[in-house]
Parts: sequence; C-alpha cells; structure tokens
Amino acid sequence: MVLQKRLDYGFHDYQVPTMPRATRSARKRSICKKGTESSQMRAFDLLATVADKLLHGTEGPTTNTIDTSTEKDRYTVVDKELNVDSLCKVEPSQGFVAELVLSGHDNKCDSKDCFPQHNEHVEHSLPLASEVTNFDKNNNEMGNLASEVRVGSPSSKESDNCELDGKNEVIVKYELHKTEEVLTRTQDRGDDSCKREDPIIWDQKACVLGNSVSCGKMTHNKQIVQNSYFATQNNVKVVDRDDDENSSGCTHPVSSIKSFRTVPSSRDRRIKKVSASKSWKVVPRYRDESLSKTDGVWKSMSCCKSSHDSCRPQKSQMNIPFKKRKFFDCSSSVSNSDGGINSEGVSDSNGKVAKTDSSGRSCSVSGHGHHKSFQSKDSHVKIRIKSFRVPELFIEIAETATVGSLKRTVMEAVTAILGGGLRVGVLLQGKKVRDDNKTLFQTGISHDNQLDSLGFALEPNPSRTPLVLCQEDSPCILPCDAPEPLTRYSPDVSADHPSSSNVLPEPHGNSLGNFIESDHDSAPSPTDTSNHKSTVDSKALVTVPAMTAEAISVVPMHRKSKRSEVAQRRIRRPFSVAEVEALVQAVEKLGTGRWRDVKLRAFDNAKHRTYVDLKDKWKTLVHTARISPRQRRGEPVPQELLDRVLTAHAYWSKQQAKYQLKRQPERFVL
DNA sequence: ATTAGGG
DNA sequence: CCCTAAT
Repeated sequence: MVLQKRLDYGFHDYQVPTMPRATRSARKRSICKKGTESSQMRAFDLLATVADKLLHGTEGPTTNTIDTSTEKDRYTVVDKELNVDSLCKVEPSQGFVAELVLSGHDNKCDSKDCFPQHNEHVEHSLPLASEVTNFDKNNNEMGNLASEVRVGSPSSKESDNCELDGKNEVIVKYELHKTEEVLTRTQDRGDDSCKREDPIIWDQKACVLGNSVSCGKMTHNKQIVQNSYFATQNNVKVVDRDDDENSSGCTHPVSSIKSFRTVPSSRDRRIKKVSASKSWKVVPRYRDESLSKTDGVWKSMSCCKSSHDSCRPQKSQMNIPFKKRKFFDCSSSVSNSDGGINSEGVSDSNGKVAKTDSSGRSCSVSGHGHHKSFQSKDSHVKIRIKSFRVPELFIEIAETATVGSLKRTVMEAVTAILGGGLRVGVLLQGKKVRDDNKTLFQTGISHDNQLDSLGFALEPNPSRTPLVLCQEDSPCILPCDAPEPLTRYSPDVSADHPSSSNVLPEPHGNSLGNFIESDHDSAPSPTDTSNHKSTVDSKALVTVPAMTAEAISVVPMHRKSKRSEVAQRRIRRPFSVAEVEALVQAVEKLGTGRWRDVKLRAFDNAKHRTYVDLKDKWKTLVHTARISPRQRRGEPVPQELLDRVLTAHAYWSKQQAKYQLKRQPERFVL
C-alpha cells in the first residue's frame, strides 16, 4: 500500500531511507481513558478552572522569586501536612488540600466566633502557589476584600484576642501582602531559617519566624498568625482522601487536566485526559507539620504529632461539627489537613462571598453580612484561591546553572506536577465531592452558598505505589515514586542516574535539516523520556526548559518505584522560520501525505518534531497562508514562504486528486 | 508505525 | 499539540 501510494504521488524514484524512523512513541497516557472523560466534566470544570488559575497566577511570579543563592544545590519544597491539634486525627495523606480563605471579611472579625477554635495550623505554602491574582479584580467589591489581603503588604491589621472556642487564643495579625510579595517570598530567608533540608527537623521544632509566629503544638497556644492563614482549624477539612481513593478519587482515576490554558470563561474548560500518572507521590508525613507562611516567611508548625503520628492515612473527618465549622468560616478559611496546597479564599463573585453562611452569624464583618444583592446574576461561581501548595518537590541543579534556569526548572516542575502528577479533589464541608457529574449547583457550590466550606485538594494521582508512610523520624522521604529525573537530553541515560547532572547533549551533526535544532534545544518532552521507559520509569516531574543551555537536572527525589511515566503534554515549541523553511522545502519536494519522509528528510535531527507535528504544522501553515496577515500570530512567517506553502499545497492536492480519480475506477472493478 | 482529520 | 480512526 504504502509503496503504491507513493507511486501515485509520483515518487517513483522514492527510496526508503535507511535511517531510523522517527517515531512518536505512543504515550501511554491515559490510564483511565475514555469512559471517564465525559463523565468527569462538571465538577471538573471547576477543577480545571482552578488549575488554570493556579498556573497562570503562578507562573511569572513564581519563577521569579526563586533565589538560588540560599539553596545549595538542592531546592526542596516540602509540604507538610497540616493537622489540627485536637483533630489531629487527620492524617495527612498524600493529598493536598487547598485552603480556601474567604476573602476579606476577616479583618473585621473580632468576634471570637469568627475564629477557629482549634489551633490553626499554618500551612506552608508553596511559593508557587500563589495567589491567583487578577481574579476578581474587576469586582470592586471583591477588590476591596481582595485588596485587603493582598495589597498593602505593609499594612497589617490586627485583631487581637480572638479566642477560639476558648481553647486557643489567637491573635491574628493580618498582613496584607501583595501578591507578589507573597510569591516572592518564596525562598527567602524565611525559608531559610526554616528550611528543611531535613524535613524531620521541622517537625519538631517550631520555627518562629518573623515576629510573630511561633509554631509548636498549637493546641492551646496562643498564636499569632499573620495573614489570612489563621483561620482554620475548625475548618479543617480533613480529607479522607487517601485511602479513600478507592472510592473517592479513584472514581476517576484521573485526571490530568488537559489543558491549562484557560479560557476566560472558565466554565467551559474541559478536562480531557486522564493521566495516569500516579507517580507523583507525595510523601505523606505523619507528622503534622505545617508550615505557614505568614509574612513571607514560612513557618512550620507541628501539632499533635504524637497522636497523629499514628499514621492513619485515612479519613479523618472533621471532628468539628458542621455548625462550628461554619462558624468559623467566617474567619474564612478552610484549611485542609494534608496540606498539599493551600488555596485561600473562595469568594463568590461579589466580594461578599465567603461569608455567606456565616455572615449572618457571627462574623461581624462589617457590612458584608448578607447582601444577596451582590450575588452574581449569572450564577457563576467565582472562586479565588490564594495559594496552592505543591507537594514535596526536589530539584537538583548544578551550581553553575543560572538563576533563570532554576526558575524555569522549578516552574516546569511545578507545571508538570500540576498538569499530570496530581489530581484535584473538591471538598465541600469537609467531604470529598466524588461525583464529578454533578453540577456545582447540585453539589451546593453556588455563589451564594457554602463557598466557605469549599476546599480543593491536590492529590497525587492514585498510583499503585504503596503508600509508604513515613515513620516519624524519617518522614520524609519517601514514598514517592521515584520519578526519575527527566532530562530531556538524555533521557535514557539520565534515567539511570537520577542524580546525574545532565548535560547537554552534544550537538549532533546535522543532517539535512541542520538548521533545525536538534534536540538539545528542545525541551524534554515527557514523551521522549518516557518512551524509554525501559530504562526506568521516569516520571517526568520536571522538564527542563529548552532554552537553557545550561545543564540542569532536576531530580525528583524519591526514586524508588519505577513506573509510570507521567503523561504530560509536550511543551509547545513554536516552529522557527528556519524550520518552516525546511518544512516547506521538504513538502515541495515530497508532497503532502508523506510526513514520515518529510521528517526524515528535513527534521531528522529534531527529535521533538514528529511527523505528526510536521503534518500539523503544515496544516497550520496552509491556514496561516490563507488568512490575512494581521490575523496571524506568533513569529511572522515570511510571506514568501507562505506563498510557497499555498503553491505546494495546491499542487499536491491536485496530485492527490488525480490519484484518487485514478484509483476509483479500479476499486469498482475490484 | 503512519496518515488524515477533528479538537 | 493531542487524540483517534483507519490504514
């Protein structure tokens, strides 16, 4: 057939190259495939939205903030699980819960009611996380609230003497941070001080940073929390997720959000694939440690460790009665136990939000009480997640790497995690919302309802990996799969040596398409690495940005299990003019329909360009050539090339048509 | 493994 | 770019 076809196209003389064929490895991404897709949508839309926000909000700032200097070679972000003291039952499992904070009102909450009874745990948020800014900016109302939180870092408001259930006395200091600051803070000193090279350390000691926060067992301690973090204990929603997986998360095994690009209207977002990556394992910590970032500093707190150490992965539910929780909600935040990520703040479109329930109640938030009037008409639910924490992430990078590369590396790692290594869970009133088919409204997640009790959790995709629980002391490390480092460069090699610093691949000789970049430029596509799973299973936790020439290696820390690769969407690599030129030239010669040959002829060295990519590029080139110049985006392609595209396309289309006509009769005959 | 198309 | 169906 093939040959026949080629002949038809007119390439009688065509010779099959001896070179290796470029193949696009099949990805095994979807462990859970089809069935799940459609079903997961609704609630998932929300999740997707969140994810998008997360990514967007994060990117810039996040990367920028990282400061290598403090770190040695390794940068570790560790996530601790949070626990509520008394409630401590909650075990952190692998999931991460987002903490939602209701925006704003808190300031006002003087009333004791507003505060959580229990200690709060402070969470340590990943720098990344970030706050989703922009969101709600438009709302004035929100704006106020939001601004309180974020803007004006310097300003801090304090509410003192709030007592929580009498147990704890909490002094809350609100500090407003600008988003940036928050992000920025990432590593700074705050971290340093608490930096855990050794997670363990953290547990025990409470780090006190900044002025105010001290961590420790919180139970009856007086704590000062800055920022919105205070809220919480009550709200803590424990996630049962862990083991639940069966029931819960697993429901849909999966999911990775297909694309993070968000559409403005988040609602339509769909999540498509399920990724199987289970790989991302978070290390469960049995300790309750939590870090909080308060002023930019991260603090860790440990709570009730002993009791909790029990390591029950399970479901710990909230001990707190619902009512109380609500109560507490005023304060606004919901925290989660595990801590994967915190998000703060959920608000509905009106700034009012969060308080809904509570509003009526105790929170004396000024004026915000319940103004239904504010509610959005469109019935859209707006959610603001201030920050997400990312699970433990280890990155190893050469000292010689630039800060910029580190930033990118971290960004990539985070993106990878978010994109495929984690799945998002939705918690409502402490319970996991498992039915993805329900609409938000049906679930109760509506603008005027319960936003305060809404939580998001980042959970590792269910992997088969056994969960390893950490022992107390060794909490750390662990369980994770051992994702292998992805290095795009030499995936295979690197796989074996996780720590190996990678390196640039040496440029190979070019073949025809020399101009085309060879792989090394290319970012590691998960695909590439994963393909060779034979070597090891690497999870692509991290991808290294292509542009960096520097050798970077990111290594996920835990490397034990082997297994699956994370299916991740390949990074986008726009075609350069040179590539377009090569493509056009090849197509002119070979015609359309012979993408493998085009690949071999012109892109043999560009491993990241598959024949499918070339075919797609041609498709887009044809489209581009047909639209007006002003509608074109990206790096402008010389008109001359576009003209050639049209010419070649027309020519080959005609050829193909001829071929078809010619064949038709034959078929009938047959 | 490739190709062709839709998304 | 991804995904699928059809080759």
